[in-house]
Amino acid sequence: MEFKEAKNKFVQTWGALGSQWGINKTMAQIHALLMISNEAVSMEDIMEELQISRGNASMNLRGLMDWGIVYKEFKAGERREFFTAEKDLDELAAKISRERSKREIKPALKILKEVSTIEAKDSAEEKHFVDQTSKLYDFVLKADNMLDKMTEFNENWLGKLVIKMMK
Amino acid sequence: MEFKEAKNKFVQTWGALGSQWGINKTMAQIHALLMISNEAVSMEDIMEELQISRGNASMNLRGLMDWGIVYKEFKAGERREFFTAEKDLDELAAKISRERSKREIKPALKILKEVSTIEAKDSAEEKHFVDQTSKLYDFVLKADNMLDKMTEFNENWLGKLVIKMMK
DNA sequence: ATAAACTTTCAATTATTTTTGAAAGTTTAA
DNA sequence: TTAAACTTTCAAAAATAATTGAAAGTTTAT
Repeated sequence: MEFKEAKNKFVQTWGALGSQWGINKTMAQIHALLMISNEAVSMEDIMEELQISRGNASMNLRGLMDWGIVYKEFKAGERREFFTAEKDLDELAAKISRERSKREIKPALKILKEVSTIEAKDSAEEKHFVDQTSKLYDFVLKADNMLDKMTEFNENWLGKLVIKMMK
Repeated sequence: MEFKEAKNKFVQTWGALGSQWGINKTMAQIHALLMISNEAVSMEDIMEELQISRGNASMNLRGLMDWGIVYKEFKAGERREFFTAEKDLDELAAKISRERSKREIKPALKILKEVSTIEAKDSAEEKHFVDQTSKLYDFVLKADNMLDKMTEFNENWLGKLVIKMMK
């Protein structure tokens, strides 16, 4: 396989993976492109490489910057903007998990708490509902905390040790 | 908040959460409904409760069964089929993570391996590509293994201990 | 073997999401 | 201040995904 083919394959794959995980395809493709690029890339080049419109590129770059995983970069003597991706993978994972927690998990937890604390009358149905949603609340909270701590986990010796043990 | 409202809110919330995580909305709603139901539910009732068509119900139930998180149940003297959800949350999480690994992560890993092992000529660009995709391969592999082991993790004393320490 | 009771399939329709592209906005240089 | 070089916005169009419903398929009872 030659470089160009490999590059394309990678961008496509990362794009598909992204869309399965709640990030849209183009956004993930732009990210892929930036990840494997050894220098900052202009919007023009992104449009060209992925064959997408200016508006599309602009919106998705903005999206990636909102996620905190792509940065603008300015080059001396150049008017236009260049973009780079976060390339440290631990940092990338940490940012993604923080953001998803904030956007998706925290709001869901709030509602789980609400619905799990209704006054359960005496019907078995209602009791089961409260029981199950309470368990779910605890579980999601636990999972969210785990993700939260995963970062530190990757950076300290205990984490490293436990990871080794888990392999 | 009364029961009916809470129930509805839960189903909607779980549905939205599902669609953010790659499972379609109706599928997640059916799952939600079954989760909080203290007895097996017929297709008829699911259609009625969620206001969806027979075909939709049928296809999404099949999907949930493919994921291994919903089961058919037969009642003595009843011709029609009833459905129940996996209610043990650790088991549910384990099944979901196994299935996602199989469907999404493993295929992506395969491609990452392919593209990261091309013959990198001497250009800095190609070197960077190989370097970055190799790192990505290692990272995704590690993450996948962690998910894989998370289950056992939840079931043994060391896991329980570490989880406590992480809180 | 037939019919009733039920489920599955899938082409057509509908809903949702993404993309485009041109107009409006912004920044910089002169 | 003006104009060139660039980016952002957003309504309309296109692409994609989900849903419907009726016909085909199954299973069970008689």
